Amino acid sequence: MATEAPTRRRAIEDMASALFRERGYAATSVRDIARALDLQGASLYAHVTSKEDVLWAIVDRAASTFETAADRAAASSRDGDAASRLAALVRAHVAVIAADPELAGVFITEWRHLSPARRDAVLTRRDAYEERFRAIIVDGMAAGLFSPTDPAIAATFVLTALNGLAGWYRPGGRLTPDRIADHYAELAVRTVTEDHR
Amino acid sequence: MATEAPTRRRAIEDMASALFRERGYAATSVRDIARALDLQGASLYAHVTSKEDVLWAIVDRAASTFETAADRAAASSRDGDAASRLAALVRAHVAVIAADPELAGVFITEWRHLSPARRDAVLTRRDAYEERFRAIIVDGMAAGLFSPTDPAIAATFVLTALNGLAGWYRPGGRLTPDRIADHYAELAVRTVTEDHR
DNA sequence: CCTACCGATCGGTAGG
DNA sequence: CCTACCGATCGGTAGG
Repeated sequence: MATEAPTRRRAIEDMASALFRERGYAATSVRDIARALDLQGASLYAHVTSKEDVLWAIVDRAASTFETAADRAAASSRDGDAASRLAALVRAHVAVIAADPELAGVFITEWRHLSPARRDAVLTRRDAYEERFRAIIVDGMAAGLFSPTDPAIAATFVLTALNGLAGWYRPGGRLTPDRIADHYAELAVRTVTEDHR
Repeated sequence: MATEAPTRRRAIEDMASALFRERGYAATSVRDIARALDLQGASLYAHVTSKEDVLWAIVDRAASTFETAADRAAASSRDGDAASRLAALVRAHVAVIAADPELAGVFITEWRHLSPARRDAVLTRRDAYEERFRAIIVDGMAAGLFSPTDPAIAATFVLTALNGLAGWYRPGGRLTPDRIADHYAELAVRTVTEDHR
């Protein structure tokens, strides 16, 4: 029972995630969030210091979730070849989106509404994250496993395709998260491997 | 000289495209658009009937541009195999984005701010557009040229990767539109072709 | 295309 | 967590 504050705060973030993803940050008012939680608009400010603060909390947590999942995928696939390491990274990314599409979706599309300093911080983290993809692609090319490609272009191509999942994934859809991960991992690996027919 | 009205209207749409893409539709005010054109906020209404009307004009024109480009690509690659038809479609899509990233970017990300009726109309057209990709993939699979894949998943994967270009393309960047089209066409075709090593 | 103006809503604060 | 309230800004209209 001593943990009412963090729970309340989290409920606000979760509701905000859902609304930000559905309508966008700028089109969602503080009163929209409050109303969805049966609160008065001004009452939200007992728990948060500003609207942007809520967005930042969501984006920061989402970024950490992606990073942690990628760390685990990298550790558990460390001894595999580049193809299996790329597949593990893709699977981790898909799993994070499927586990909380609202959180991931806001991170992917709404970070531009942050203040310049925070936006820069997010861009730096996003670039470091994309670098994981580039590094595996470079490794795979060096090992002769992947065909020669512009690694930056290939990494961006794959990562934007993965992020697109946050735009269309709905729980209970035709495919389970695991099946989607199967498909996406295969498509991503093929993207960097030559057609040898 | 008799063509002042359409030119003026178009200048408003172009400025709105740039601002909507940079900050998003909801975060851009009618006065922002007017100010960028050295007009008073209310003066815009001599040329447009509402803010949403401007968004609709942009989205509708962008959709038509993509459709026309895809029609031409389909016509000129009609006699090729599925791989060359997919490559032609990808090249057309990339060219439309590179020719006007603001227009394409607003179409891709801001259509959800349209009224429900217009949003539905856009969704229908987007689905028909994506169906072009699915149809080629199905054809290629039937011909044994493409490896067995879920066509809907593969089409979405490729199309979201292509649309991601609108998020990062900047004129005068490291690669010309043509080189980007080369890379994207190859990556897209690989995505649906098996690795036979 | 401008001035003047409208009601509504915005994010946020004061004070309990 | 509420009531009451703040100045600023929103999309849009009237009337020239």
